[in-house]
Amino acid sequence: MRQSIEELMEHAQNTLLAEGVIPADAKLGGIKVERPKDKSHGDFSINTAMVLAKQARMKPRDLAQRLVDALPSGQGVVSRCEIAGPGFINFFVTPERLRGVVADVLQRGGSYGQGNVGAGQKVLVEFVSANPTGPMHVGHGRGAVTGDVLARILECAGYAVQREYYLNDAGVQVQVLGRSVMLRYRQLFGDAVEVAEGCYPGDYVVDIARALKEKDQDKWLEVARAEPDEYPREMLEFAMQQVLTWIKADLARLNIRFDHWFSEFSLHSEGRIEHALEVLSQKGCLYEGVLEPPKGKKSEAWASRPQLLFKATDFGDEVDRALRKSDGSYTYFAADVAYHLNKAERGFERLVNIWGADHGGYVRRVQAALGALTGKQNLLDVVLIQMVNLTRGGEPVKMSKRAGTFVTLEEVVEATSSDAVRFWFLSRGSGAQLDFDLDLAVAKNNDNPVYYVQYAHARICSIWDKAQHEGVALQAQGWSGVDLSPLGEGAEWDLIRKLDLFPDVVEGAAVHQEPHRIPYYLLDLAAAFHTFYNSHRIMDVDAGTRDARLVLILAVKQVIANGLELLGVQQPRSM
RNA sequence: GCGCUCGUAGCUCAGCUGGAUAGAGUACCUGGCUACGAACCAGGUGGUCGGAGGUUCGAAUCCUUCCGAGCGCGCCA
Repeated sequence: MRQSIEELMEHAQNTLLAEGVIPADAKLGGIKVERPKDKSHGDFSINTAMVLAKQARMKPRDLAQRLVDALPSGQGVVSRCEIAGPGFINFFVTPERLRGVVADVLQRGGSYGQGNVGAGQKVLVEFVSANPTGPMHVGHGRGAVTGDVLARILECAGYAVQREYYLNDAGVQVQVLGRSVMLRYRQLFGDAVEVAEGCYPGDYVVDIARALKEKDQDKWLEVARAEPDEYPREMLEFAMQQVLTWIKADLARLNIRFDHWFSEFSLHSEGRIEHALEVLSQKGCLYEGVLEPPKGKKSEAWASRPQLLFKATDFGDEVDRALRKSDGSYTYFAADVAYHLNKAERGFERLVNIWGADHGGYVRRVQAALGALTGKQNLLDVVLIQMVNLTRGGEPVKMSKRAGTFVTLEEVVEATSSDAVRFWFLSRGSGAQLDFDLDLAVAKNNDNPVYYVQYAHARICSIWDKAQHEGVALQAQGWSGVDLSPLGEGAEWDLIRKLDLFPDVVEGAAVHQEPHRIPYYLLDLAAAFHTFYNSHRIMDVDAGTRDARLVLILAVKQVIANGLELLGVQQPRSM
């Protein structure tokens, strides 16, 4: 429908271009078809006349008139158009075409909403990437759900998506985990040792130690008592695998899957970092140098050190970035450079990372590195997820890893449901902080809007069941034989227009990487349905109207189901 | 001090990337089931879109500058 309007306008525009009314070199940027909020402004409107008025040296409304005169006939889509306000051209779509939306939906079924802006482009979505050193907490959950849904949306919009988890299985936090496990391990053998400063205190560490003892008996006791700086890889891998088992269970509980798990350690062990630095070196982006101390920050401890640096400033970053520590080992950034180079080398044409907002200062340097390595700008988009503020009964819950008082994702999901948690995490834009109240979430009440949407779905199922029960001959598969012309009241048009909106919403959510648009749309659609339901009888009317309305709500059900599927939320037949 | 994300109804937030009279939920008030599911609906109260300038046909949206919040800021990951 939208496309038809665009084609009509393009035709009119070209006519005026040919006539010289619009100068040949006119800038056409900013022209767009949109759906007016106010119904009296038609189904679509376009701002061409306002954008081009100055360039054509005409009043906007006069130019609009010329455009309207040059419009080809509506071809069954447009019934009339009018000029309004400062120079909008408003289009009114024919009732026949509007009713056709219902058939479009039912014809395409589960694929209604799928589009092709992605054009098969290969996209890698990297998300969660929580350290394998402890259980997932609520904040990780938000990133997990956002990434998963964004991946689903991108798939729906025609991208070829892969989901990847970056496993931070190298670095000091892994040694800390090892040291923590070793302490607990010694306790199991009767050594009188306390949990040391800087170690992970959680009970899960004891579980790992027990499992280790079960498997290997006292094999590691000597190492544990020696307290080395670097623990044996075999033991570390075992500990991380235990944690990963829990992480994978958490993800499974939320119905989240990954295509690929990428190991940071492999970047070190397989020489990928050297490879990346080699590439940077060839491009002349490396040098040994000394960084300036940051201004304004307390810098008494500042000591200038020569380091291996990347010329990030040549690629839009503020300062150059260190790749090696003074002891010669690589920084985390160096590994990340290698990782992202590897992503590009695997043939991904677009990269999307879901990161916590505390990594916001890190975005530019990775983008700079990718720019230097590949010569491409804007290869990487980062969606920053703001913090989750946990409350219980309105009071903030302090989370401290040190005190061991964090609330795990498992606790929250078990106490509520995957559906409730998923929908809630998407009920805000990712740039806004999110309040999550444990008492409210556990209450399973209507404070979580997911029930509002699911209720609409269940209600429609219930109406259809009742219709079948009462002997209505119409079957769901028989929708195409139903005459839809009885549809024509305000609430029915509202519903149909919202159904038509769905593919645009999906596309917008994909292009702007804003998954929260889907739940907001579904709430809107569900509201339109509830309104319709309360103001119109479906069953106790003449058979023609009844069947037409049954088909209409069947289409509504389909779109709600498609939307909920995108969110990974169930579509209950009853509640 | 610098950077990033923000500031919209009492509270929590949308606002389709510059469009027409700024919208929901919640809270408060009123009304609607002998009824296809009331987990719902209808109506009402509630706004100098943080402040001030600027850009233009037109600004919550873009620019500048203040105010305020959160996060981050050389060998942590």
